[in-house]
Amino acid sequence: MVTAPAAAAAYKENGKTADTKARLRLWIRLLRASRFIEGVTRERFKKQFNATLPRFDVMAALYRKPDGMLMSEIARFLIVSNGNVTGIVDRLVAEGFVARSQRDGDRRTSFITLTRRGRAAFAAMAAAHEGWIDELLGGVSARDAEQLSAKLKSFRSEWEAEA
Amino acid sequence: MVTAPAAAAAYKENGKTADTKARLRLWIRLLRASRFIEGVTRERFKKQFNATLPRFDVMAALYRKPDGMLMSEIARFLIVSNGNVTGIVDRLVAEGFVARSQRDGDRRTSFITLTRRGRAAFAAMAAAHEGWIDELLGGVSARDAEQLSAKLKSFRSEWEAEA
DNA sequence: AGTTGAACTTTTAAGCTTGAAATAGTTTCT
DNA sequence: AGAAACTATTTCAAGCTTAAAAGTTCAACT
Repeated sequence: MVTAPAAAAAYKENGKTADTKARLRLWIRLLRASRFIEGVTRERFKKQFNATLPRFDVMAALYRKPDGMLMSEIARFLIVSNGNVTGIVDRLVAEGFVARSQRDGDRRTSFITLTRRGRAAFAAMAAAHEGWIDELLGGVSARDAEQLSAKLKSFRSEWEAEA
Repeated sequence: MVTAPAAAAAYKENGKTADTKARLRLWIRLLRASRFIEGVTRERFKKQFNATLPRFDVMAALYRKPDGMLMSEIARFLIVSNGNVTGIVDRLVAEGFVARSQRDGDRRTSFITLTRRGRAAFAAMAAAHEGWIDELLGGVSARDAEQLSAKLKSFRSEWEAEA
């Protein structure tokens, strides 16, 4: 009888280890897939639009919000630091794709909006981007894609809630 | 009858669009999940080991190959550029975790190996890292993890073959 | 031996990224 | 009103990242 707890512990220990390994493997594959796709899209953005992924991401965030976004809203949405967004927006402003303006009578904040030119540039890039992803993920059926999406979403929302 | 091809085209067109959207959504979720996990692990590596993700990645690559690796082998394995690896290895050498040495009488190449100290440091980091991933992906069952891994793997190998 | 081309690595310039410190503006409390 | 606390953004230093150019070494051919 003395061995029972030990056996149970060993079983649990093994179970935990096996699960842990499966999750670790999943993480490694997830990361490699992301890096691969990011690499391909970065290269194509550069070659075809002389653009970068981060700039595209910021424009995508702004495209959804015609009224504009705060710097900090962009940062939170993209899961990046505030300081990071400053530099990217600086360059987008220099290219004439976005504009900074004040609102709400609060002089701390700056409202960022896509310019007309920015909106047009984004539309072209987004169409190309969608095609690249469709091509890269072509081997994934729509059904699988939806299942995977759902799992990833639930994983994230669990964490969002706690964090 | 004239409408048949048009209807088919429209159907196909719609089908393609729906699939495309599903894949795009998958990609966005994939990216967000990766970024989130990367963010958490980067922060913990910094705080608990004063280390970075890229340095950990290089050490992980070397850990599997006690005989050492070429700079270009490391770069290929990690899906990063050669020049990138140069800087990371420089810093790892400065910290005493890896060593450069010549081999094969080929003075162009440099064999990188983990030092005894590097091996010990990596073992500690890897154990912690495994725990973090297990914690972060705790909501994913082992069964789901294996299914997802398998899908991601097959997606990658399709592309590897072509590229 | 000399040249040519390929292989391996490093350097460089530009940009992305973070966390922390600095700035500036707003709100709350006394 | 004045001080303290909080909010929003920018600046800074360090490090990561890429593509392209430059440097070094080797192999093969003449």
